[in-house]
Amino acid sequence: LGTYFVFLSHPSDTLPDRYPLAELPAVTSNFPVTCLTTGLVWDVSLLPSLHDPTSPSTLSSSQGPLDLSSPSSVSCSSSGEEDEGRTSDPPSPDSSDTYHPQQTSRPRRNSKNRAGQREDKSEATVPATRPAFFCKHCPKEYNSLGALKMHIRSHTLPCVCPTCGKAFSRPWLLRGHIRTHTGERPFSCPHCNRAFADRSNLRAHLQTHADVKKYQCSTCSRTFSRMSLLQKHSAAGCCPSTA
DNA sequence: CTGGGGAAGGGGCCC
DNA sequence: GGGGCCCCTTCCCCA
Repeated sequence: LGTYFVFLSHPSDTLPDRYPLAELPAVTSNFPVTCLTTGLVWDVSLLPSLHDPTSPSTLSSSQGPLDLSSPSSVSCSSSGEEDEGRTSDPPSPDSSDTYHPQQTSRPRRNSKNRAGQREDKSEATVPATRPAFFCKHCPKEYNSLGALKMHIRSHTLPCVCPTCGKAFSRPWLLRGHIRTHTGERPFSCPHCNRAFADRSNLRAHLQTHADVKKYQCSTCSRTFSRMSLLQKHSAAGCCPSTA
């Protein structure tokens, strides 16, 4: 009960070499769950976004305080809200508002452990290594100045689309956005004629071609291409004990 | 209601 | 330290 079985697809048998991006191995390693031979076991307690609307991942959604959808609000060069971030760089570290070296122990970097990404984002794991850098614009904390600077870019939004004026925190986000204007779709599905502007969207699309999709309901054994679909399914009542 | 696509955000790792 | 890229996740919308 309360457990999702996540089946691993076999990317190598469906994806040609010219689509290394479609390989998906990292996908499976990214889940903070126990890895089994044939799949991964989900527990709802490990899905903060399912039950905890206040989880960091939820808070950091696009529906933040900044109205990015409004072109009038994205003239980042004049974002009076973050004067210290008017350049392409975050505020200088000399700002006492953001620089709080409370502790000197260098936090672990989880070397090459992408699986830890979600954990780090959703849960403060080790109290002994509490983040020491605080964002002056929001309650977020980070364990390194670099991470904090990166985060602050989400407030300063230094990358502005020359076409529509929408602003983004990262250059590659802007590039992806520009594709929505140009129609460029560099990521093609090897199984059909579809092409995508975003690699992650192609990856999600590839699931639709999979015989056994990654996300399976532990109650009815239905599989879904997206965790969000499984969540919907669960919330709809198939798995009352988990909904 | 479900499945899927489009778009975007964010943190981590590598160079 | 910064940029680029990776990957996952989420939200919205539509068929």
